[in-house]
Amino acid sequence: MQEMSRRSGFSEATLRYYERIGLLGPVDRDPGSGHRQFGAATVDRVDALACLRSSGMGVEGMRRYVALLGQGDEAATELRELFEGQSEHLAAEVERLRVRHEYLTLKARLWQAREHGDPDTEAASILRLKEVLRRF
Amino acid sequence: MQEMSRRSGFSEATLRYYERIGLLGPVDRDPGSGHRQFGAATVDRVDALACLRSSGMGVEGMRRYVALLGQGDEAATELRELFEGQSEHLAAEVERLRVRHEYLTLKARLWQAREHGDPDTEAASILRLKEVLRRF
DNA sequence: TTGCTCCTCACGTCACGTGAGGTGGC
DNA sequence: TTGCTCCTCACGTCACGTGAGGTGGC
Repeated sequence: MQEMSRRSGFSEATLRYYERIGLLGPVDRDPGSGHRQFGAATVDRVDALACLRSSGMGVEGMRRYVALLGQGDEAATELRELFEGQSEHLAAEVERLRVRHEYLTLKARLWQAREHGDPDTEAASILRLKEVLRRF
Repeated sequence: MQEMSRRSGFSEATLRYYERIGLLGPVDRDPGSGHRQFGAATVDRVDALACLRSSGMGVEGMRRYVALLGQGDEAATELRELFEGQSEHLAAEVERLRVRHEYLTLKARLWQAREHGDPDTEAASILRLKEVLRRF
Protein backbone atom coordinates (compact mmCIF):
# COMPACT_ATOMS: atom_id res chain seq x y z
CA MET A 1 0.00 0.00 0.00
CA GLN A 2 2.69 2.44 1.11
CA GLU A 3 4.71 1.55 -1.97
CA MET A 4 1.73 2.08 -4.25
CA SER A 5 1.10 5.44 -2.65
CA ARG A 6 4.71 6.55 -3.13
CA ARG A 7 4.85 5.32 -6.69
CA SER A 8 1.63 6.99 -7.76
CA GLY A 9 1.74 10.10 -5.62
CA PHE A 10 -1.79 9.35 -4.41
CA SER A 11 -2.27 9.26 -0.67
CA GLU A 12 -3.33 5.98 0.87
CA ALA A 13 -6.70 7.54 1.65
CA THR A 14 -7.07 8.49 -2.00
CA LEU A 15 -6.25 5.00 -3.20
CA ARG A 16 -8.85 3.53 -0.84
CA TYR A 17 -11.33 6.13 -2.04
CA TYR A 18 -10.63 5.30 -5.70
CA GLU A 19 -11.10 1.63 -5.06
CA ARG A 20 -14.37 2.31 -3.24
CA ILE A 21 -15.81 4.32 -6.14
CA GLY A 22 -14.76 1.66 -8.63
CA LEU A 23 -11.81 3.34 -10.35
CA LEU A 24 -9.37 0.55 -9.60
CA GLY A 25 -11.56 -2.39 -10.43
CA PRO A 26 -11.32 -5.48 -8.23
CA VAL A 27 -8.30 -5.49 -5.92
CA ASP A 28 -7.08 -8.74 -4.44
CA ARG A 29 -6.64 -9.15 -0.69
CA ASP A 30 -4.29 -11.13 1.46
CA PRO A 31 -6.56 -13.87 2.82
CA GLY A 32 -5.15 -13.66 6.34
CA SER A 33 -4.77 -9.96 6.97
CA GLY A 34 -7.18 -8.44 4.46
CA HIS A 35 -4.37 -6.20 3.19
CA ARG A 36 -4.59 -5.15 -0.45
CA GLN A 37 -2.46 -6.98 -3.01
CA PHE A 38 -2.15 -4.77 -6.04
CA GLY A 39 -1.70 -6.89 -9.16
CA ALA A 40 0.29 -5.81 -12.21
CA ALA A 41 -2.84 -4.71 -14.07
CA THR A 42 -3.90 -2.51 -11.16
CA VAL A 43 -0.42 -1.00 -10.93
CA ASP A 44 -0.58 -0.14 -14.64
CA ARG A 45 -4.00 1.38 -14.23
CA VAL A 46 -2.94 3.47 -11.24
CA ASP A 47 0.07 4.73 -13.20
CA ALA A 48 -2.26 5.94 -15.92
CA LEU A 49 -4.73 7.42 -13.46
CA ALA A 50 -1.94 9.29 -11.72
CA CYS A 51 -0.86 10.90 -15.00
CA LEU A 52 -4.40 11.71 -16.01
CA ARG A 53 -5.12 13.25 -12.61
CA SER A 54 -1.92 15.33 -12.88
CA SER A 55 -3.11 16.63 -16.22
CA GLY A 56 -6.21 18.05 -14.61
CA MET A 57 -8.68 15.23 -15.21
CA GLY A 58 -11.30 14.85 -12.50
CA VAL A 59 -12.98 11.79 -11.09
CA GLU A 60 -15.69 11.76 -13.75
CA GLY A 61 -13.07 11.84 -16.50
CA MET A 62 -11.19 8.99 -14.89
CA ARG A 63 -14.42 7.02 -14.71
CA ARG A 64 -14.80 7.57 -18.43
CA TYR A 65 -11.24 6.37 -19.00
CA VAL A 66 -11.88 3.20 -17.04
CA ALA A 67 -15.07 2.59 -19.00
CA LEU A 68 -13.18 2.97 -22.29
CA LEU A 69 -10.48 0.61 -21.04
CA GLY A 70 -13.18 -1.99 -20.56
CA GLN A 71 -14.03 -1.79 -24.24
CA GLY A 72 -10.47 -2.62 -25.26
CA ASP A 73 -9.34 -2.04 -28.83
CA GLU A 74 -12.83 -1.04 -29.92
CA ALA A 75 -12.28 2.21 -28.06
CA ALA A 76 -8.76 2.77 -29.41
CA THR A 77 -9.68 6.01 -31.17
CA GLU A 78 -11.35 7.50 -28.12
CA LEU A 79 -8.46 6.43 -25.92
CA ARG A 80 -5.94 7.99 -28.28
CA GLU A 81 -7.93 11.21 -28.31
CA LEU A 82 -8.25 11.17 -24.55
CA PHE A 83 -4.49 10.83 -24.03
CA GLU A 84 -3.71 13.37 -26.75
CA GLY A 85 -6.05 15.88 -25.16
CA GLN A 86 -4.67 15.44 -21.67
CA SER A 87 -1.13 15.48 -23.01
CA GLU A 88 -1.72 18.87 -24.63
CA HIS A 89 -3.45 20.09 -21.53
CA LEU A 90 -0.53 19.09 -19.36
CA ALA A 91 2.00 20.61 -21.76
CA ALA A 92 0.23 23.95 -21.47
CA GLU A 93 0.10 23.62 -17.71
CA VAL A 94 3.82 22.87 -17.52
CA GLU A 95 4.52 25.97 -19.56
CA ARG A 96 2.46 28.13 -17.23
CA LEU A 97 4.15 26.65 -14.20
CA ARG A 98 7.60 27.30 -15.68
CA VAL A 99 6.77 30.99 -15.94
CA ARG A 100 5.48 31.02 -12.41
CA HIS A 101 8.60 29.26 -11.24
CA GLU A 102 10.68 32.03 -12.76
CA TYR A 103 8.52 34.56 -10.97
CA LEU A 104 9.08 32.87 -7.62
CA THR A 105 12.82 32.67 -8.18
CA LEU A 106 12.98 36.35 -9.00
CA LYS A 107 10.90 37.22 -5.95
CA ALA A 108 13.35 35.28 -3.82
CA ARG A 109 16.21 37.25 -5.37
CA LEU A 110 14.34 40.51 -4.81
CA TRP A 111 13.88 39.87 -1.11
CA GLN A 112 17.46 38.71 -0.80
CA ALA A 113 18.53 42.04 -2.28
CA ARG A 114 16.38 43.90 0.24
CA GLU A 115 17.70 41.65 3.00
CA HIS A 116 21.28 42.70 2.25
CA GLY A 117 20.50 46.24 1.16
CA ASP A 118 21.56 45.80 -2.46
CA PRO A 119 19.55 48.36 -4.47
CA ASP A 120 21.13 47.42 -7.84
CA THR A 121 20.09 43.78 -7.66
CA GLU A 122 16.73 44.89 -6.31
CA ALA A 123 16.11 47.17 -9.29
CA ALA A 124 17.28 44.50 -11.73
CA SER A 125 14.97 41.92 -10.17
CA ILE A 126 12.01 44.26 -10.45
CA LEU A 127 12.76 44.82 -14.11
CA ARG A 128 12.99 41.13 -14.83
CA LEU A 129 9.79 40.51 -12.89
CA LYS A 130 7.99 42.89 -15.21
CA GLU A 131 9.26 40.90 -18.18
CA VAL A 132 8.04 37.68 -16.69
CA LEU A 133 4.63 39.15 -15.88
CA ARG A 134 4.11 39.87 -19.56
CA ARG A 135 4.16 36.13 -20.20
CA PHE A 136 1.32 35.51 -17.75
CA MET B 1 -13.04 41.40 -12.39
CA GLN B 2 -13.06 39.22 -15.49
CA GLU B 3 -9.65 40.59 -16.44
CA MET B 4 -8.26 39.93 -12.99
CA SER B 5 -9.56 36.40 -13.14
CA ARG B 6 -7.96 35.75 -16.53
CA ARG B 7 -4.67 37.31 -15.52
CA SER B 8 -4.36 35.37 -12.29
CA GLY B 9 -6.00 32.13 -13.29
CA PHE B 10 -8.22 32.34 -10.21
CA SER B 11 -11.94 32.05 -10.84
CA GLU B 12 -14.09 35.03 -10.00
CA ALA B 13 -15.58 33.03 -7.15
CA THR B 14 -12.09 32.38 -5.81
CA LEU B 15 -11.14 36.03 -5.94
CA ARG B 16 -14.28 36.97 -4.01
CA TYR B 17 -13.53 34.21 -1.53
CA TYR B 18 -9.94 35.42 -1.07
CA GLU B 19 -11.13 38.94 -0.47
CA ARG B 20 -13.69 37.75 2.05
CA ILE B 21 -11.11 35.85 4.10
CA GLY B 22 -8.75 38.81 4.04
CA LEU B 23 -6.08 37.64 1.60
CA LEU B 24 -6.44 40.61 -0.71
CA GLY B 25 -6.62 43.36 1.88
CA PRO B 26 -9.00 46.26 1.26
CA VAL B 27 -10.37 46.38 -2.27
CA ASP B 28 -11.83 49.63 -3.62
CA ARG B 29 -15.33 49.74 -5.07
CA ASP B 30 -16.96 51.78 -7.78
CA PRO B 31 -19.21 54.11 -5.77
CA GLY B 32 -22.15 53.75 -8.14
CA SER B 33 -22.20 50.07 -9.01
CA GLY B 34 -20.31 48.52 -6.13
CA HIS B 35 -18.02 46.74 -8.61
CA ARG B 36 -14.52 46.01 -7.45
CA GLN B 37 -11.68 48.29 -8.58
CA PHE B 38 -8.44 46.40 -8.18
CA GLY B 39 -5.60 48.81 -7.52
CA ALA B 40 -2.01 48.27 -8.62
CA ALA B 41 -0.99 47.00 -5.19
CA THR B 42 -3.78 44.42 -5.22
CA VAL B 43 -2.84 43.31 -8.72
CA ASP B 44 0.74 42.76 -7.58
CA ARG B 45 -0.43 40.83 -4.57
CA VAL B 46 -2.72 38.63 -6.62
CA ASP B 47 0.13 37.89 -9.05
CA ALA B 48 2.23 36.67 -6.13
CA LEU B 49 -0.64 34.71 -4.61
CA ALA B 50 -1.31 33.02 -7.95
CA CYS B 51 2.30 31.85 -8.16
CA LEU B 52 2.38 30.72 -4.56
CA ARG B 53 -0.88 28.81 -5.02
CA SER B 54 0.52 27.15 -8.15
CA SER B 55 3.50 26.02 -6.17
CA GLY B 56 1.28 24.11 -3.80
CA MET B 57 0.82 26.66 -1.03
CA GLY B 58 -2.53 26.50 0.72
CA VAL B 59 -4.70 29.21 2.18
CA GLU B 60 -2.92 29.15 5.54
CA GLY B 61 0.44 29.62 3.82
CA MET B 62 -0.90 32.51 1.81
CA ARG B 63 -2.22 34.08 5.02
CA ARG B 64 1.28 33.83 6.42
CA TYR B 65 2.69 35.46 3.29
CA VAL B 66 0.26 38.36 3.61
CA ALA B 67 1.16 38.78 7.28
CA LEU B 68 4.87 38.89 6.40
CA LEU B 69 4.16 41.43 3.67
CA GLY B 70 2.61 43.63 6.32
CA GLN B 71 5.93 43.66 8.18
CA GLY B 72 7.79 45.00 5.16
CA ASP B 73 11.59 44.85 5.07
CA GLU B 74 11.78 43.57 8.62
CA ALA B 75 10.53 40.24 7.28
CA ALA B 76 12.87 40.24 4.25
CA THR B 77 14.67 37.08 5.37
CA GLU B 78 11.46 35.13 5.94
CA LEU B 79 10.06 36.33 2.63
CA ARG B 80 13.20 35.29 0.79
CA GLU B 81 13.05 31.87 2.42
CA LEU B 82 9.36 31.54 1.63
CA PHE B 83 9.89 32.28 -2.06
CA GLU B 84 13.00 30.10 -2.24
CA GLY B 85 11.12 27.21 -0.69
CA GLN B 86 8.13 27.50 -2.98
CA SER B 87 10.40 27.97 -5.97
CA GLU B 88 12.18 24.70 -5.24
CA HIS B 89 8.89 23.01 -4.59
CA LEU B 90 7.51 24.15 -7.92
CA ALA B 91 10.69 23.16 -9.77
CA ALA B 92 10.31 19.62 -8.46
CA GLU B 93 6.64 19.59 -9.40
CA VAL B 94 7.43 20.77 -12.93
CA GLU B 95 9.93 17.96 -13.27
CA ARG B 96 7.39 15.37 -12.16
CA LEU B 97 4.82 16.78 -14.54
CA ARG B 98 7.26 16.66 -17.45
CA VAL B 99 7.72 12.95 -16.92
CA ARG B 100 3.99 12.46 -16.71
CA HIS B 101 3.55 14.45 -19.87
CA GLU B 102 5.90 12.09 -21.66
CA TYR B 103 3.88 9.17 -20.35
CA LEU B 104 0.63 10.64 -21.70
CA THR B 105 2.19 11.32 -25.09
CA LEU B 106 3.45 7.76 -25.32
CA LYS B 107 0.08 6.39 -24.29
CA ALA B 108 -1.50 8.41 -27.10
CA ARG B 109 1.00 6.92 -29.53
CA LEU B 110 0.34 3.44 -28.20
CA TRP B 111 -3.39 3.69 -28.79
CA GLN B 112 -2.82 5.22 -32.17
CA ALA B 113 -0.73 2.20 -33.07
CA ARG B 114 -3.51 -0.10 -31.91
CA GLU B 115 -6.04 2.01 -33.77
CA HIS B 116 -4.20 1.47 -37.04
CA GLY B 117 -2.98 -2.03 -36.32
CA ASP B 118 0.71 -1.14 -36.22
CA PRO B 119 2.38 -3.74 -33.96
CA ASP B 120 5.91 -2.33 -34.39
CA THR B 121 5.02 1.13 -33.15
CA GLU B 122 2.94 -0.49 -30.44
CA ALA B 123 5.87 -2.55 -29.18
CA ALA B 124 8.21 0.43 -29.36
CA SER B 125 5.77 2.57 -27.37
CA ILE B 126 5.48 -0.06 -24.69
CA LEU B 127 9.25 -0.22 -24.38
CA ARG B 128 9.58 3.54 -24.07
CA LEU B 129 6.76 3.59 -21.53
CA LYS B 130 8.74 1.23 -19.33
CA GLU B 131 11.70 3.62 -19.52
CA VAL B 132 9.54 6.53 -18.50
CA LEU B 133 8.00 4.61 -15.62
CA ARG B 134 11.44 4.14 -14.12
CA ARG B 135 11.62 7.91 -13.64
CA PHE B 136 8.41 8.01 -11.60
C1' DT C 1 5.10 -7.79 24.41
C1' DT C 2 6.03 -4.30 21.21
C1' DG C 3 6.12 -1.94 16.88
C1' DC C 4 4.66 -1.65 12.32
C1' DT C 5 1.56 -1.62 8.62
C1' DC C 6 -2.51 -2.19 7.28
C1' DC C 7 -7.89 -2.31 7.88
C1' DT C 8 -13.04 -0.17 8.11
C1' DC C 9 -16.34 3.32 9.04
C1' DA C 10 -18.11 7.77 10.09
C1' DC C 11 -17.45 12.21 10.02
C1' DG C 12 -14.72 16.41 8.98
C1' DT C 13 -12.33 19.60 5.95
C1' DC C 14 -10.45 22.44 2.34
C1' DA C 15 -11.13 25.33 -1.32
C1' DC C 16 -13.93 26.74 -3.78
C1' DG C 17 -18.74 26.31 -7.20
C1' DT C 18 -23.48 27.30 -8.05
C1' DG C 19 -27.84 29.25 -8.21
C1' DA C 20 -31.22 32.64 -6.91
C1' DG C 21 -32.34 37.13 -7.17
C1' DG C 22 -30.87 41.68 -8.14
C1' DT C 23 -28.23 46.18 -9.89
C1' DG C 24 -25.75 49.87 -12.94
C1' DG C 25 -24.47 51.70 -17.36
C1' DC C 26 -23.99 51.23 -22.71
C1' DT D 1 -35.74 47.55 -23.78
C1' DT D 2 -32.01 44.50 -23.99
C1' DG D 3 -27.62 42.54 -23.00
C1' DC D 4 -23.66 42.49 -20.29
C1' DT D 5 -21.04 42.44 -16.26
C1' DC D 6 -20.97 42.64 -11.94
C1' DC D 7 -23.05 42.07 -6.98
C1' DT D 8 -24.45 39.34 -2.32
C1' DC D 9 -25.84 35.44 0.26
C1' DA D 10 -26.82 30.73 1.26
C1' DC D 11 -26.05 26.42 0.26
C1' DG D 12 -23.79 22.67 -2.40
C1' DT D 13 -19.85 20.06 -4.09
C1' DC D 14 -15.54 17.81 -5.07
C1' DA D 15 -11.89 15.18 -3.62
C1' DC D 16 -10.17 13.67 -0.37
C1' DG D 17 -8.30 13.83 5.24
C1' DT D 18 -8.70 12.38 9.92
C1' DG D 19 -9.54 9.93 13.94
C1' DA D 20 -11.32 6.07 16.48
C1' DG D 21 -10.89 1.51 17.23
C1' DG D 22 -9.03 -2.73 15.68
C1' DT D 23 -6.09 -6.73 13.30
C1' DG D 24 -2.07 -9.85 11.50
C1' DG D 25 2.71 -11.10 11.40
C1' DC D 26 7.86 -10.12 12.55
